[in-house]
Amino acid sequence: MARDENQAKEQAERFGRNAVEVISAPELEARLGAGRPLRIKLGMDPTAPDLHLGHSITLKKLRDFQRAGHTVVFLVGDFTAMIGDPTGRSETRKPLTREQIEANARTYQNQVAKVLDPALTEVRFNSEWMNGVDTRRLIEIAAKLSVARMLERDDFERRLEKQEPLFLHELLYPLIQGYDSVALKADVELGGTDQKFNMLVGRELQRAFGQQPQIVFTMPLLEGLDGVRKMSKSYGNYVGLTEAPEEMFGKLMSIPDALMPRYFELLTDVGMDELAAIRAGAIHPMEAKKRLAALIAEEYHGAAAANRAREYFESKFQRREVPRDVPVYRIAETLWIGELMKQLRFASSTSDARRLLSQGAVRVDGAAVTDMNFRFVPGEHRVLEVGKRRVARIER
RNA sequence: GGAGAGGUUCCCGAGUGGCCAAAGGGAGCAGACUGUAAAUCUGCCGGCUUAUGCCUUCGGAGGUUCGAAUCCUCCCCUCUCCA
Repeated sequence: MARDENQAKEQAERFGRNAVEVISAPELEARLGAGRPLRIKLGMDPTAPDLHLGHSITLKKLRDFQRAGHTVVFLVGDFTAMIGDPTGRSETRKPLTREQIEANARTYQNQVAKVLDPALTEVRFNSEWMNGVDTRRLIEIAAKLSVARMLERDDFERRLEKQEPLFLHELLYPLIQGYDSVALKADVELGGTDQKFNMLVGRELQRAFGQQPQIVFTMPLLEGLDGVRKMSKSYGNYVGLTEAPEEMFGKLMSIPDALMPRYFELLTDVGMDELAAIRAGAIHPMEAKKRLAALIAEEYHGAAAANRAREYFESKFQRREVPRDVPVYRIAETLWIGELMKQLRFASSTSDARRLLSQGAVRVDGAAVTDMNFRFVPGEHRVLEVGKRRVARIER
């Protein structure tokens, strides 16, 4: 018995690594000690279809549980998506259509499969039970939580304080997320630190409905590529899980040095020694960063691809060569360069294209083009570059 | 139901009849520098190919005016206080 207890404690400690908080560790130990597979919940709204490295921290934690024989439940909040987690400045979100939700859910599953074993992952939608919740039932659920308690949530408090709008249905969001835990009989729920309140509501509701309250893992929110705001698609400071290795590598090379230790710690499995060396600056920052970029590219694309990405980077950006291996775009006829830039999405509008042109950001076959009227002749001209990142080979 | 405040370009936020495509900051983009780092400097930052030009924008719809983000009317929305 004593040995089992120690084992559970050891396990609990291992699971708790990288988590900001485990509420609570003793409960986790006790639950692990029971010896049955636990139900581990992760919920996501199917709103933004791209998962990124920030999500990977939580997904990897889930994978740890999965490998230890526990059941991972990936919950798609298709019902909750109608509300939209009030967290951000996200005003009234347009309700998604059924098709969009399904499409997003599918892409989620593909992306999640990069980390989790799909065969061992239970995918659920909360509309499953929420569609059946009538007003009477909703009132029963709502009766379990006081208004004062609800308003303790940072975000709500802040908005009240700042005299910003707060709508009644937004208060329902934590309630429903919490009820999901009841419906799923979750033993553990993982989420970012911004999810702490919602997950704690899950505990309270489970208790109120006679279940053992779930153990809550708050996971760190990863800073985005800018090193300031959290990684998020809407800030454009993210690396998507399905991005090409070259993209991943390049984006990671652009992070501020100060962010490196954090990325190493949360996104890779490098040992304490190496981490310490990086922190101490014993390795040249650029080399350290290349290692970081390679490790991450390798995780999602394999060693060979990671190598290619590294070579690409060194060739393109360090030796400033025009790379061989770039996307090819075909045009049939001579085209005004602004139009070409628009077609390639290198410029968002004609005005944007003109701006880039006038700022000397556009190069054809390595030579800057500032002529507004430049016409791109396929066959004669070959490579179009805009800024540092955008390159394409143009063929007829 | 009553009284007051407010809704401006991606965000914050100035602007109360023309000098406003709209100050300033942030974000973003580009150039210089560099290690595609940081910091710094410079330019851009609604749209329309070529523009001392045109079009669209300041919650919505009308109106006044030579001219409106700015004035008037009605409407919608948010916040505060009272009930």
